[in-house]
Amino acid sequence: MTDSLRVATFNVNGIKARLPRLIEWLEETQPDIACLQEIKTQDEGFPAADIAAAGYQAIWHGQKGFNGVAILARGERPVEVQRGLAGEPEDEQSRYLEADVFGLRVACIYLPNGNPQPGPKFDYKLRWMDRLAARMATISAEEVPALVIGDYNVVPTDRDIWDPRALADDALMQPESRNGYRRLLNAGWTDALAVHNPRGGVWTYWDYQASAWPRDHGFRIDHALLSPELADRLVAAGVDKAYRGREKASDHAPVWVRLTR
DNA sequence: ATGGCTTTAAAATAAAGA
Repeated sequence: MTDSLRVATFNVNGIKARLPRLIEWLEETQPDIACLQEIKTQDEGFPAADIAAAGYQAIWHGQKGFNGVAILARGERPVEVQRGLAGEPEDEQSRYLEADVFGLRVACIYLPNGNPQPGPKFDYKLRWMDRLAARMATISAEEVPALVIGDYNVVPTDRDIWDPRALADDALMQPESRNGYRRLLNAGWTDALAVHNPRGGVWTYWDYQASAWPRDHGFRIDHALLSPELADRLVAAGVDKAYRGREKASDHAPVWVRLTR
């Protein structure tokens, strides 16, 4: 038991293909809580035994082939609060999982990509952001120490990408996407990584294509948002960038925050 | 670049990603 908590998010891009990378990241960085996205497996395919062997208990919300989220905790089982977001009963995509663990409310999110835009996928993204905002307002009203952490699929500002022109037409950069993100900040949530890097220039994703990683052509789309009750406990935030350069890496690097207990 | 990789699903291509 240390005097601080490390909470991290990692879009693994397929938990089966990424299992060795995931396990070594857990063992090397020892987050107290780890939220995963794009596990890309049905519930029965989740490698719970391997994760338990690394010291973590988990809950997960899987789906065949794509999407899928999980919450892992070191030596403690997350207590599930909610899976999925209200407001669209026909939505069967596994993108939201919420739990109580280590005295925190933790929501693990995989916000829709939204490409191509305009189009139905972009419309779904914007509706999903509305539904997320509604849930976050409810959590805020509970006045609990909370964080909503994961892959938001939004580049918040032009300082959060190596070249804004490169993705100008992308769903991640559109004013509607950015407005949806800014609305969460305006409601009182704190972007932990931005607080510790006010000038930007910090990336969490590098495309597999076009030598994006060796050229450091990245952008920031994985975020940790802290409720007012938790923001004062923020000690540090960062990116485990080196993991992007390992063999068979995900195209995302993990993002972490350190909080006082 | 309506796709330069990569993963999944599933048996050859196709969808999805960002």
